[in-house]
Amino acid sequence: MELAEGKLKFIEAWGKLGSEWGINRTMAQVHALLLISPEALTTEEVMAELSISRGNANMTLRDLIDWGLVEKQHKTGERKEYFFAEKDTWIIARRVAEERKKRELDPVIKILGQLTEVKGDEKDPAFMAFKSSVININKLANNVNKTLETMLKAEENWFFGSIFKMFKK
Amino acid sequence: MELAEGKLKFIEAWGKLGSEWGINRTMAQVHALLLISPEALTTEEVMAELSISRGNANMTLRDLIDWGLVEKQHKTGERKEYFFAEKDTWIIARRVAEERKKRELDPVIKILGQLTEVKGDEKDPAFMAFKSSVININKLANNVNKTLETMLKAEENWFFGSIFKMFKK
DNA sequence: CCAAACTTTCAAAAATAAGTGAAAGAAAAG
DNA sequence: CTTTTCTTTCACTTATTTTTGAAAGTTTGG
Repeated sequence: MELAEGKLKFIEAWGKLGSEWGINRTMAQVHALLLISPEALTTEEVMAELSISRGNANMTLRDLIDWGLVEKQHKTGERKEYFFAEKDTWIIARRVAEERKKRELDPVIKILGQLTEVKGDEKDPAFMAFKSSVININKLANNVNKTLETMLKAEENWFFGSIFKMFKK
Repeated sequence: MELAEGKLKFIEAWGKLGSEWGINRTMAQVHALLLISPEALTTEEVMAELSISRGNANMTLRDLIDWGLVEKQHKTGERKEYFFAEKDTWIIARRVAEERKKRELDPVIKILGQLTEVKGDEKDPAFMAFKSSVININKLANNVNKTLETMLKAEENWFFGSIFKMFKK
């Protein structure tokens, strides 16, 4: 396979994966493009490579910056802004985990906490089923939460290294 | 908070979480409804509770069965089919992880493997950047894959228990 | 200031995904 | 069989998400 074909496949695969995980396809594609680019690109270049509009490129790049996956760069003597992606996959994974935890897991945990407090008739099977489901999901969510918090602090080698060691015992 | 209100909040929260993770909102809501229901429900009941059409209810229930999250039940002497959700959250988490691994991670790992083989000019920065990104993502993906495989075999207590123990050292 | 170069916004359009409901299909009862 | 009861399908509608592009906004150099 040639580089040009490989690039296209990579961008396509990353875009598809993103959309299966609730991330807009174009955003994942722009990220992929910047990931495999040795140097920072301008908005114009991103637009041209992926055939997307100026507005779309601008918004998408801004979102990637919000996620902490892309940075603006300025070249001396130039007016244009350049965009550059973080290349360390462990940092990428952490940023994504961090952002999604904040946006999605934290709110759900808050609601589950409230739902734990729902009062009702202990003789009512509907109430008991509700209560036990909520308690169990709450436990799982808190376990996931703690694991994520640990991961966010960890070094890659230490994190995966320790997990693997643990399973070899 | 009352049970009725709690139910609605739970269904709503579960639906929202689902849609943020690429799962259709109605599917997550039907799952939520069955999760907090002490007994199996009919298609009619699901339709009524969530105000959805027969077609939608039918397709959604079938999808949930495909994901291994819901089972059909037959009551003796009755024609109707009843649907019942697995209640053990650890089993739910495992089923979801298993299914998504199969549908999403495995294909991506396959493509990454192919992209590792792309040949090009070692002097070309574009080629080198591509190659190193692909290699790094490939490594991360394989780490995630191995961790998932282990998790799929594990017991909940052992899995989270071991992770926590590990981090207390 | 002003004009050129560049960036951001957002209402409208396009694309995609999800939901409906009536009709067709299946299975059990009589 | 054939009627009844229940389930599945799918062409069409509706809702949601994404993209566009032109206009407004901003920054910088002269």
